[in-house]
Amino acid sequence: MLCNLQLINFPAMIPEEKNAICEFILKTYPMSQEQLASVVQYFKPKAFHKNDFVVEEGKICQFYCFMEEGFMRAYTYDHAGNEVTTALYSPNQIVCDLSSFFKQTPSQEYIQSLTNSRVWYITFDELQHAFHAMPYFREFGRLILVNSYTQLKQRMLSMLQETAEARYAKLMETNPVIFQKVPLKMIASYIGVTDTSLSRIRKEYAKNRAKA
Amino acid sequence: MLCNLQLINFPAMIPEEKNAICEFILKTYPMSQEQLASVVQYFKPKAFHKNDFVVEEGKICQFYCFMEEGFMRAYTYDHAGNEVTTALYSPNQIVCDLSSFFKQTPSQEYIQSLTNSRVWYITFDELQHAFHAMPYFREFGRLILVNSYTQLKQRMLSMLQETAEARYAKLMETNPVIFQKVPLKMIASYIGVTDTSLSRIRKEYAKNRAKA
DNA sequence: CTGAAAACTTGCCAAATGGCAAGAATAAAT
DNA sequence: ATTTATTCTTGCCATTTGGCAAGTTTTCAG
Repeated sequence: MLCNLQLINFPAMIPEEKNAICEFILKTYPMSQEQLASVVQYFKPKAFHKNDFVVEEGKICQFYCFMEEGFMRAYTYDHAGNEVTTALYSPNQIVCDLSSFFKQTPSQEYIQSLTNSRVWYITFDELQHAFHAMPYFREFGRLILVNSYTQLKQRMLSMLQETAEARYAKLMETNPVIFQKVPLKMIASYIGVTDTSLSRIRKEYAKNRAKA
Repeated sequence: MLCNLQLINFPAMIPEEKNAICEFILKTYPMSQEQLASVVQYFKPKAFHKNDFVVEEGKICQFYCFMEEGFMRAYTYDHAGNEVTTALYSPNQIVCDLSSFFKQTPSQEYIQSLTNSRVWYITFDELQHAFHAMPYFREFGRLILVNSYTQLKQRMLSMLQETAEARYAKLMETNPVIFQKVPLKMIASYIGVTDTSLSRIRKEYAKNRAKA
């Protein structure tokens, strides 16, 4: 759909395969077809295999990715050496360690692909260049940061005031696909409970749903 | 100190009273005296009285503040109508509801001054203008966002993997001044426990410190 | 200085969550 | 298809945190 007029409107020509990222950009920050084309041209395709890392602890995050297909998670280790899931990614999201990427400093965590996945990425130098040249790209970039911050704050609030079961229920209703792709253990630490507890919570939740 | 050469170096003239904000900017993103001067000129002084609001729920955050003196907190209400402290601010920090400010949308929370306080602020339109004109100001602004995000992530991690006592201890060591200015109840919800529990935790903590 | 309000502590008990270990179910590898 | 590893569930009990209410201390306005 996005590409109907491409052949007669050269400056805005966008390959069909970039439809998903285009939609995402427009949804985040509306702009003209010409602007969109100039932004989206920077993004290059890349595939990750299951278990590949987008970034590893101690290394600088090299990719600012829009994930079109696949599932990923970010994690780190606690004092006791247990993995703690810090983020879960499903399709049509930005996948990136924003701290590491924007400050070009070593990452504190791993981002790993849980399935084979396809992304569109841009490097730091390219992004800097593009931001400098295109105010609307800057605005888009800032909104991604602000939205990430807002979402994290929501999650924080959820940790502060909701019970583990409520957090589970919310994730279940918001993003049920996650549960088909991500092992319980990883979801548990993301929600902030042990896998044992989550197993019980899930049981309770199922029971309550059955009643209603 | 910063102002030694001002009289013979007009473009970089910065009033002495802006020393604190200048230091903060330079620490966040190093730049030349000329650049610093052009950035800092945008910030205007403002005072808040004890209990004044920087922003209220449902209103758009109008100020991007650097707080030079005072203490503030951000809070919202949970389902049961209890206040939940979402942030605590001490001097030499940016105080702003970043979501509301940058998206120019209604705030979800209150930011209230707990003491009389003095800030340097800039409005959204001014900030947009300044960001547009000055790449180094943009970089500074982006770093503020990234750093806020990073700090929130750290706090999130702390919620996920540390006990309430550990979170108390960390705050105690990191920012002890807070405890002289902010009632226990507010700190409790910030840490993610009830005031009753925090009272006990503090007792335990004191006992343990005494031993060591 | 005094009285009211707010903040803080503490005892008692309930609820939520964790830790460990064993067993069941599922997925992955050969 | 069989084996092996991983994931998930569950029972038992310990630990952490919460809720309520009473009592104490501190703060603050008049």
